[in-house]
Amino acid sequence: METRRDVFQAIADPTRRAIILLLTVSAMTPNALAEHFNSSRQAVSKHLQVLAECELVQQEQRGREIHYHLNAQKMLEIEKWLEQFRQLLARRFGQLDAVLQQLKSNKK
Amino acid sequence: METRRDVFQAIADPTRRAIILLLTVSAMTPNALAEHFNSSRQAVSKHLQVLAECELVQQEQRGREIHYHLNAQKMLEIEKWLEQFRQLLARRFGQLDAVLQQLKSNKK
DNA sequence: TTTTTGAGCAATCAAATAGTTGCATATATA
DNA sequence: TATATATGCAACTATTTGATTGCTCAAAAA
Repeated sequence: METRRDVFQAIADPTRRAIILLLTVSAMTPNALAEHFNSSRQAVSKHLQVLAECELVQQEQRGREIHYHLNAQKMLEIEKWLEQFRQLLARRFGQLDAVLQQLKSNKK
Repeated sequence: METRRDVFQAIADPTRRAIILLLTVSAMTPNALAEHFNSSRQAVSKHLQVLAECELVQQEQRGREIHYHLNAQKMLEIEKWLEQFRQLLARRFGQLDAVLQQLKSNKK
């Protein structure tokens, strides 16, 4: 309905990052999660909704409880972006290396 | 002045992520950067301000131009968080491994 | 069956965000 | 010196966000 959700936007909020870490340890219900924060259950539920929209978490209904699981795979998207950055950085230093090499041989 | 800036909040915006990648290749002026986007120079300048506030970029005045450099070091903060997550994940699987080991030895 | 509990959904609100336009200023260039 | 250019800064606006409150519904417990 709203704007397309994005992993980077999802981890922008500190509460959501904390939720991610908690869910990394074990699946939890919204109520159980809310106990760890100052915010209300509804607020936590909204964060979970954001995390679910970008598929960082998955729901598993168990009776009246809903257990939220982390989808660790999705975290790879962040790694992928960092990797792209790292490669560009390496190439930049590679070019610098080439330039320094050039200077060195000219000196001779 | 405003809310304390955060690296995660800074990379939440796609335009800012693109700026980071461009600056990874080489330092650029706001005008040069703006040419790569649909948004105005002022919009880009605002993004640069956000990036500067959390020290992801640094300014270098050169006459009337200001060259923006990436502070690659700051990107490590993101890596650090991912690493924390990775460790928790490894521990979780570590526990799972222990449980599976347990089951195995009981079977014998 | 009646009551309690776990959750989602909708409406509302204040604060933050991304973007625009207009203006001021300092440095180049003609 | 007069003009053009590169930026930053301020005011304003529309949209998004995070959070609250009140409600409904289904499952579990008394």
